[in-house]
Amino acid sequence: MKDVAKAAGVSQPAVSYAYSGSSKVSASQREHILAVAASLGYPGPNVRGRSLRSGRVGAIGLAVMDQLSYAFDDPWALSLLKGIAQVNELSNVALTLFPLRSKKLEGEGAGDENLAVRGLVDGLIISTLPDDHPIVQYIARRAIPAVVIDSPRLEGVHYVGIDDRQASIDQMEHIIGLGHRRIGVLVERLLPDGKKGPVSKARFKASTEMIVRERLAAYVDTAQRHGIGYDELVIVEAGGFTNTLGREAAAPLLRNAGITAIVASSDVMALATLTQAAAQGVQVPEQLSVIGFDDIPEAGLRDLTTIRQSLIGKGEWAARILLEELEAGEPLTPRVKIFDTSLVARGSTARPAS
Amino acid sequence: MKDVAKAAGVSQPAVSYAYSGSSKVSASQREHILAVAASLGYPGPNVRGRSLRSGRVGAIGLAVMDQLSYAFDDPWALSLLKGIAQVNELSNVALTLFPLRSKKLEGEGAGDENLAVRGLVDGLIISTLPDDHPIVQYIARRAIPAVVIDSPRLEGVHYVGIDDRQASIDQMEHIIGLGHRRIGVLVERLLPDGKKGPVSKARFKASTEMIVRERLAAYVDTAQRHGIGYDELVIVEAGGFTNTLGREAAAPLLRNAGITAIVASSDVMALATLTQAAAQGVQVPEQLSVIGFDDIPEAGLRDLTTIRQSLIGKGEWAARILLEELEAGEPLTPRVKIFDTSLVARGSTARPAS
DNA sequence: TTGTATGCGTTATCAC
DNA sequence: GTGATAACGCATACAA
Repeated sequence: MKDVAKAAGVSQPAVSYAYSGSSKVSASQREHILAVAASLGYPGPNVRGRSLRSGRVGAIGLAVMDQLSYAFDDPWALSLLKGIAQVNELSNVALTLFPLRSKKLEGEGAGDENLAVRGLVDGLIISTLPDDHPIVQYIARRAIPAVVIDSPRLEGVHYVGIDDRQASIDQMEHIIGLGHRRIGVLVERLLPDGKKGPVSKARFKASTEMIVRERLAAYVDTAQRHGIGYDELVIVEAGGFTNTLGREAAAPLLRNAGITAIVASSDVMALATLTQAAAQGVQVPEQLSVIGFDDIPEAGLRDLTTIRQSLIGKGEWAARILLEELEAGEPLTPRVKIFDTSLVARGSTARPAS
Repeated sequence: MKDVAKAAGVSQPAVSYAYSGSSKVSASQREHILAVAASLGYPGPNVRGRSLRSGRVGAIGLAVMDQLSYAFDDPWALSLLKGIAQVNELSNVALTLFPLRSKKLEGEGAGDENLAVRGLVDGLIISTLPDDHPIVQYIARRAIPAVVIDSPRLEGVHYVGIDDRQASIDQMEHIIGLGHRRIGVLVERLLPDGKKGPVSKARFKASTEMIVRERLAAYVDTAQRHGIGYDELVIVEAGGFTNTLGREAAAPLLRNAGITAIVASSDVMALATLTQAAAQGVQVPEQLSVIGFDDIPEAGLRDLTTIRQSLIGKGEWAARILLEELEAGEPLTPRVKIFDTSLVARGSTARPAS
């Protein structure tokens, strides 16, 4: 910038003013300066220098759980991303993705979750945050503009979500209402420790994944209310969010001849169950009803009964609020948005056989 | 950092050394300093300050053509992204996405394409770059580590691609080999001006989109070699990369009763043609053969004959090279990688009826 | 091993 | 409308 100033015969701050469009420089001067800059091949104010002084980098961050590639594999995360991108592209900020590990790595005090907090981005969108994640403290302390999606409520942070409890009750009521009594429950994961298989009451209580825990709690309570005890439900944890883990977890449920319906805490799990059912020769819905959660695009194609929620809408809302706060330049009063959900009855659920 | 230093009873550089793991500070001191920092809630060195001094931000950029949301809508772009993310998550750098507008916005000398060049990221991956895009000069001048995918070759910049010319010849040979003579050609866009419809020879020559131009050139040459002139081909430009534009462009081709085959420059276009054919009651492959390009996941599901290329592989390679160069801290000698392609014959192509 | 001084490229506050 | 000057948070060369 100094070189540009020298070449244009003005002071260095004058060049800065020219770029920021300040009224402190005349229109003709501004044009002259910009022309000189262009001829010198100066690309414009350096983001690093600018951000150090101004406090803004020009990027918002999206914290992706565990692995970056999940965001592109999981239709759920992808829809969120689409929503965010739609809003984001209207503004002039970039979108920075980085992983947020659920387990803290030993000895890594300066780990990746801090990148965001340490100034990599101006604001932050986080979804499915575990209960006690350390990033929470940093956000609060640094007052980083942030919005959380489908996570525990955080004091003073914008929040987008749905009524997971009620939606899950709807799910279970639908299945019980059809007459099912022997019900399998397939959840993604209750703790980020990779464990899978049957879920003990203790593990259920110890769960740190708020969304899954809420849904499971609703399943259990609703079943209870209909006279089906915890031990009568067959609850299995997949240990993760992928199709493969879903199929593995579904397999034993499908071998359990007594079970006439499976309630899954996500469409990915439910669709994995459908795939596995086909592989094991179990007829849906004749022998087995399956219900999912989310209504991802593939659910419609495979005729899955599920709970619809607007994933794109959540992403949009989150990005909109975040950009609004950045635009304002000062903290907004925390907003809360709870999106509606609805049951979409399709062909994967029916009355039990006998 | 100064506060931490004061609280720990050391100098500010000592804290810096503690974080960088320099041997200039004793292990016990280091531990002490880090403990004090933690108790103070200091999250670690600020990225902005650090990057200004060290020249590294800890993020690589992906320039997305036109709109950010394209990257998540287009299966082609998504596969690329998956490949990049797979590699990226192994490293400790974030992935920053930003749009690269194909038309320069008037009066916006400090536009978004410069963000990357102005220090937002340490390195850059760009795909399907138009011929004369201004970012090229900036990259060259600033010597920003970059790798381009499916773009014009750039002097001194890493390159990943395929042999578009040969792959497109294979495509057209397959169709002509089946006996088709009246062939429709459906391309995405030749210039970023939003124009659509029949493609004049002049427009073909003026095309700035290297990939599409190469493919079209191969189609025309191959047809010529088999005695089919430019004017006998019915060439239509969709004006963009979306399914909707593809269907609109396919419609007139489908109404042209003489045409027995459509060669599309991407699977998105080819699949849009299949959808539109179904809508217009045209039977594939009985009345019409359709061939695509890319072999995106959906192509297999819809039995589309196409050219297979490893989209994920390209993304992986690009990210790997970029990270390697950043790791090295100095320019690598430019690498070039040309991935193989192969024809995948499925059910959407067959001999013409009569 | 530790502390001191300097500069990275900007922007904002002044006094002119 | 302009030109000095300080400060942003840090990393390194150098002196102690």
